[in-house]
Amino acid sequence: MSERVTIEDVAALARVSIKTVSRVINDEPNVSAATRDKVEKAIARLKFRPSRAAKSLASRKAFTISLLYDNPCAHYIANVQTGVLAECEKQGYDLIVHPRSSPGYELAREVISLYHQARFDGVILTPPLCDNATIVAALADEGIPTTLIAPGTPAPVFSSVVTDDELASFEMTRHLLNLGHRRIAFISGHPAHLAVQQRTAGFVRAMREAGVAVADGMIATGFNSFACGVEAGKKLLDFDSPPTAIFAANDEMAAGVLTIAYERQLAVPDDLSLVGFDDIPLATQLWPMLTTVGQPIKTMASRATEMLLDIVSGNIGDESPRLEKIPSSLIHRQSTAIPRPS
Amino acid sequence: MSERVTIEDVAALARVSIKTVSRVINDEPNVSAATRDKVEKAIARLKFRPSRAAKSLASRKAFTISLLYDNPCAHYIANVQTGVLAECEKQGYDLIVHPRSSPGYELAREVISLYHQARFDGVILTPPLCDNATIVAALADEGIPTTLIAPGTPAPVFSSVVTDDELASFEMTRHLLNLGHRRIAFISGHPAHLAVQQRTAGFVRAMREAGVAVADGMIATGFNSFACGVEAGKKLLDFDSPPTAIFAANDEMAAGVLTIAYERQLAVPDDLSLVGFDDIPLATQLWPMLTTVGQPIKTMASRATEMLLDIVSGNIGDESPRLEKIPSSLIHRQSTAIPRPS
DNA sequence: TTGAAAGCGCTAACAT
DNA sequence: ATGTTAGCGCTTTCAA
Repeated sequence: MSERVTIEDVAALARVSIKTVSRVINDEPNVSAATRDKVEKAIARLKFRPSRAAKSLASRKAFTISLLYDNPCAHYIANVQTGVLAECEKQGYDLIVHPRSSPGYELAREVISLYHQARFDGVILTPPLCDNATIVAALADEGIPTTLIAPGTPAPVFSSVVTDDELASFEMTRHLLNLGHRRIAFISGHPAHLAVQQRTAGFVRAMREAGVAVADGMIATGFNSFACGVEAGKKLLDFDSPPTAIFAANDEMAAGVLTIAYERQLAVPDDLSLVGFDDIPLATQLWPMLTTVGQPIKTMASRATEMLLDIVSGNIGDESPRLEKIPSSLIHRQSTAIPRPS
Repeated sequence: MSERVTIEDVAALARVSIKTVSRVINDEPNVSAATRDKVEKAIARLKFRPSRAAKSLASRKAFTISLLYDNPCAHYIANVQTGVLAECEKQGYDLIVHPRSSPGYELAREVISLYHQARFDGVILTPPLCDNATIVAALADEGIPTTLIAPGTPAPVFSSVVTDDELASFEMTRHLLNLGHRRIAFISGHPAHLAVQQRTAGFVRAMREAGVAVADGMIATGFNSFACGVEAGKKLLDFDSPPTAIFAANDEMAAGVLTIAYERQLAVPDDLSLVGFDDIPLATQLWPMLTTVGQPIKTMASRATEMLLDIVSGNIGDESPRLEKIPSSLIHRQSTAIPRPS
């Protein structure tokens, strides 16, 4: 509506040069307190807002980063996005989002093209894209600043943020043991999904370290889906001496088990303790609500963003890629209890 | 890495002026076919990409829109975002997202500030923000181009895209009637949520028009949560002649009913048909998967974006705000069947 | 149909 | 501590 207020208007009102105004708005040193004050007053009076386009053009930086994703899991992306935005906001960056709408190769070409249009300064890659060799290689070739969230196998070219699924699984199993459970069953996840495999490892280690034998058949194989949980639940609860606790490698499978418990008139948690992994929304949409492992997705996303902004803003020398591990946490809800006295 | 290729490099190679190159990249008229061809070849050879920042600065447009949201429902936002992005991509616009991180008043101030920094050209407002009078009024006052997705009560100042919940509910009820059900129960949603109220109206109208009386107690009151579905399910199924079909005003409540059906050893859909509304991810994470009403969220978002881009790109005269209705659709899955012969 | 010149509103590099 | 001068890479305006 009104004419745009520019840095010159501010300079004129404050009776200084535009360079001084520039120093003030960018928090640069070498401005006396008195001058800074004068300029700030002028800015406030005129409601001056520096133009992002002009700043970008002059400084050859977009002050924007891109979030690349191709994940069917809405809440996962939503959490990542929230974490990324939190850090962007802190540092005055914008975020543009790029869901993969085309096959891998095309995505890489498009992203590179946008980068060269100076639309963004760096990229955050989420699973499963961060494990896509084509895309990672393309980004590396072009020298595009990039960080990875939760890659299955951290690409050594870029910094990554990951969780320790083995440890979380270990701790959850310990929790079940501490409650007094001994016959604990585990439903493993999809063999192709690396992180999910580590969950089985954590379970096995906790049992071994506690000196509790895993009875025959007490490790069922699932493939992550609700239906697999149903199947595994049936098998497990049909044993002559069924488990008193079931640990599913993800929440969807745990939900499947819960269905079977209802069908068999088994009360959860009194007759059967049940835990999952991931803390998806479903975990609180069930009754009882699931005790599960919460992934620190937002924190991971914020940290990955921080690392990326360190690179693009030149805060950091050309250090070698880092690998940061963020701990997961147990979320205690209503699906676990001490076993019934037998 | 390499030096930036500019419009001047292209002009030099093609032996034309930069203005001619500008005409070509913007599809402007008054360029001979031969010249256009020469320029296009040069662009391809140099892999020239016009700088967004320079274009923005010179044309005083950001070629970016903002999506404002404050919705706890991740899949809802994810769908909206996908729909908005699809249209943005078509028209070469970028999207920056602004979740509400501060109370209403502050959000409005921040957004206005960003607008005046020329960070975006217009705003898309989603529920519940599009029903927030403070924000809507602030945007209108500043003359910021805006469109609304699914407002409860369309603000007359801006164009909106909505669905017809009453009609969808009517059709779902007809579907149940067509299957042969007569004792159909309805679990209503939160009284404060306007759209959800219309779902009850649609149910009532369909029953009346079919000449089927709604038996006493067959409309239960819920408040949208899973737990309410559990409660209502118990009450409904405890009647001497229980319903053969239950229509819950949202999927979460339907899931609650399903739990009770399991507990009572009632087979869904053979003993009881069950339907929900919304088609949230939970609807397919249950067994049987829920027949429900799918909201055309992506379509609505794309349409709202199209309307916004018409305004910001000046394709459209200062027409008065429009209100567009997009139909919902029934999604047939496994939770409905003909009633058992009695 | 084409082009020349003058900005857009900032920052960078160098004075002073 | 502060100012001056050039651009950044486009679009706009006007002229040819």
